[in-house]
Amino acid sequence: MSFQLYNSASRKKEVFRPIKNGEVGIYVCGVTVYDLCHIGHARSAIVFDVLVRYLRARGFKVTYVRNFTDIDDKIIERANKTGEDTATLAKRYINAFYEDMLSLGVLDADIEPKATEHIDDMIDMVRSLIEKGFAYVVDDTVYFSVEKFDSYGQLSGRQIEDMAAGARVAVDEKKKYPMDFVLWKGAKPGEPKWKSPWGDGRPGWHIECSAMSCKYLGPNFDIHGGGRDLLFPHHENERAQAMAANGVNFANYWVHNGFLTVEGEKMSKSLGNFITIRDALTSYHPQELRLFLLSKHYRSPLDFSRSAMLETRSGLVRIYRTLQRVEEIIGPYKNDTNNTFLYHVGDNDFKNRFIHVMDDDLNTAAGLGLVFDKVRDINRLIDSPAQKTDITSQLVKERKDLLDCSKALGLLEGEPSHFFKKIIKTSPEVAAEEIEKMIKERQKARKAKDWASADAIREELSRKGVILEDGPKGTGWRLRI
RNA sequence: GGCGGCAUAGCCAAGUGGCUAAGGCAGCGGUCUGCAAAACCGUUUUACACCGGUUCGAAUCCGGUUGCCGCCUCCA
Repeated sequence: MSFQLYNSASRKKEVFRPIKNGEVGIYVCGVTVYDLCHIGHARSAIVFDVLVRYLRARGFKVTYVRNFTDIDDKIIERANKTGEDTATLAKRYINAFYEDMLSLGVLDADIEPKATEHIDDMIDMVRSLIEKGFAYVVDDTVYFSVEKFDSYGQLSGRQIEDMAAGARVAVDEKKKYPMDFVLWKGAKPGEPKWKSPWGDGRPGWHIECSAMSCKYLGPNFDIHGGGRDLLFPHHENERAQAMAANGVNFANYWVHNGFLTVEGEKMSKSLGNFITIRDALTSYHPQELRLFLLSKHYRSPLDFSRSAMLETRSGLVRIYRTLQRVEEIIGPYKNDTNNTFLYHVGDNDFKNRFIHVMDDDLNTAAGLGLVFDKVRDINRLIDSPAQKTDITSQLVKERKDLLDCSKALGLLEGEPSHFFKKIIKTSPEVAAEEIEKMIKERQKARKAKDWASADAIREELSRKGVILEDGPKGTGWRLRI
């Protein structure tokens, strides 16, 4: 099977055919940098991170562009509150964004353009739209005329008449038609501004993505992504502008991720359930967050909750325990995988099954099902009565299969010991030497079959968060999770 | 009002016409263990919202009903 993607434009799954064979250009709407990113941003970032990782692993040469909106009304508003200028505020939150993405293991995009660095490109596009009759100037503001663009509404599947009828917002009286939107906005006194043929001002929100995507990927490119909410009006408007200006189709595939709710409710500041990425990471490991966010199909709504995160933790702990068992037998994993590890997989049954589900519109939930299957297989193998020497080479292969596929999901890249170290909340109240001493004492008692004393020692350690595990090679210990 | 989505076991979640409907979590029973832990095996009364239709055959397609949600305004 070849790679299939759900295209919001056609409302169907389609076989993915890139414009240039083997190459993919993808543009994803990034964040408006006026505040810290929340876990909804994390979902979007991780979904497209996995899309890019997967396409690369499948052998595509991917050019990934993700922008920063570093000038808009919200930024101006916030800067007025904090007393900073907009550029300083934006810079601060761009840095915070990078920190968050780094901790989540989200790879940088190849090109990360900022709106304020592409004002000239936007002005060019607006000028061209005016020349072609798709836009009109009223005072110092430029509007896009949706009635002039025939296929307006096609992307989001709406009729302009329906929308106009149901409009809930007071219409700007300068507009010729209620659905028209701003391409260039005149600056009020004290607002940040750039020079333009229509007076000092700033670009409208939608024009930046049209201008920057076309600049870096060409007027017609492969994939355009973003959150479900951006479909209308943002993407509809982006498409209209770009196609009107360039006269060719814009993005061929539109990919939108579903929304994240928190304990069943939409995240909003008024409800007070707005969870930033850094909030979440104080309670959960980044890998837990990633596993959770990938456990449901990317287009479906997903509910973030304490109980769901704890379930995720249990599953992830099992996976890492298994990796730790493997490591004890065959040593640490050395990643020597090439970049296109899901391209030529031959008769590797596991990878083929993984590709089969992931090729179907990036079915990460099904992919994770396979990961858990593999974990069970590996545990079975270790528990099997076969000699250790017999299973070594098999374990090497099984672990590589597991970690290769996980790599496409951005999971399990760290060492198990690091994971456990980070996830353990209950710090031991006793020093490691003390624990070792008590284990030796308990061993003596066990030899003498003094079970009462042995159990008492185990109980005492358990109260301090130390779990003992008796095995054939002696007694090991770990902290309770 | 307009447009769209979703409904699968105790919970989470794949599956879109046909073998025993993935996987995870939780519970229970068992193997192992002195007892545990971990792991493995088994199991959790009729799990596909309801009604009707198409079909030899539907969780899957079509129509309707109910419920939940999103977008239509800044929003990942």
